[in-house]
Amino acid sequence: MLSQTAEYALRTVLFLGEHQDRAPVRVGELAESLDIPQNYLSKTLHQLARAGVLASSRGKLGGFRLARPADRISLAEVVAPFHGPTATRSCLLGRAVCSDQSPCAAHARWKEVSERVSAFFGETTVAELLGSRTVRRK
Amino acid sequence: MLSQTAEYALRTVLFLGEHQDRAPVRVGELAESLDIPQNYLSKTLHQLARAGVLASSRGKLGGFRLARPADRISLAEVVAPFHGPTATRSCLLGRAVCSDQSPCAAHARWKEVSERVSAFFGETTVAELLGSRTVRRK
DNA sequence: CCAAATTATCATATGAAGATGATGATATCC
DNA sequence: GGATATCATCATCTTCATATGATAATTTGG
Repeated sequence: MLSQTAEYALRTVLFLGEHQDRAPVRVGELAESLDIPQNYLSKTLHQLARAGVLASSRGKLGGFRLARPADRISLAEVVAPFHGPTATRSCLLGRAVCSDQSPCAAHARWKEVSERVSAFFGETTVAELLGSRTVRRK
Repeated sequence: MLSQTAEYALRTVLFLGEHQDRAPVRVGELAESLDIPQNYLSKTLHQLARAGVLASSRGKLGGFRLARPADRISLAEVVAPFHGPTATRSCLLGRAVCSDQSPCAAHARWKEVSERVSAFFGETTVAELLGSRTVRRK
């Protein structure tokens, strides 16, 4: 469902959300904690920073942190830079034009499901996913 | 959402469903009608035949046809041979174990959406997709 | 200003999906 | 039984996501 890179991005953002109070977290620590290749993660996080999801700082106390509070970052924002054309191709049969006016054979039935998926990514925030874990420490 | 190959498979099966009454359809005709590389489609259809979705015959009047009536072929069956591990990885964050007992941060919310998608492929039949087109010729 | 630690970036490797071209195997028709 | 048309299969090629390794740029602390 998600590309490997998008999954890395999501896991990293959730980790950073859990440590929002701390100083910036180094890529090395993220890579080790989350078991992700360090240099690859470095590039991925750079993309997230350019997308405005993360903020990066260099030098001795440098690292990455969320650019905004976790309740203002949607999963769609985190995943978007690593989907490319996937988000665009909404037609299950790959037709260039597929709309209510000019539907493919699967359009009506697929649209309902497809919109559910989009709504999940678009409306769920990072904070909401952390919530279920935060509740645990009562 | 679907791999290119799975999309080819689905489009071909729908085409064959529209021509169920005819003699077997040649790969060449399928490839041209659906604008799919012929040799590649050939391999893909061979896989569908081994999976029991299509029946193939060789020689002068050979070609491919549905192995069963269209209302007894689910979309999941058509797509399954070309997903490999995709179907297995139900955890959004890629965890090996992710269940109600041992959930990842996204489990509860994602499960609902994920099951919708599975239900769509598992319960929708080829005949149902053809139906909306068949209705048109009243 | 220098050294150390960190992100940023470049160059390249690897593996799998997608695609192409050629050849082998089999069924039909005359 | 031979010619022909078709599926089946083999051998590559290309492209892209993923990954690795090395180097440049920047910030902090002494």
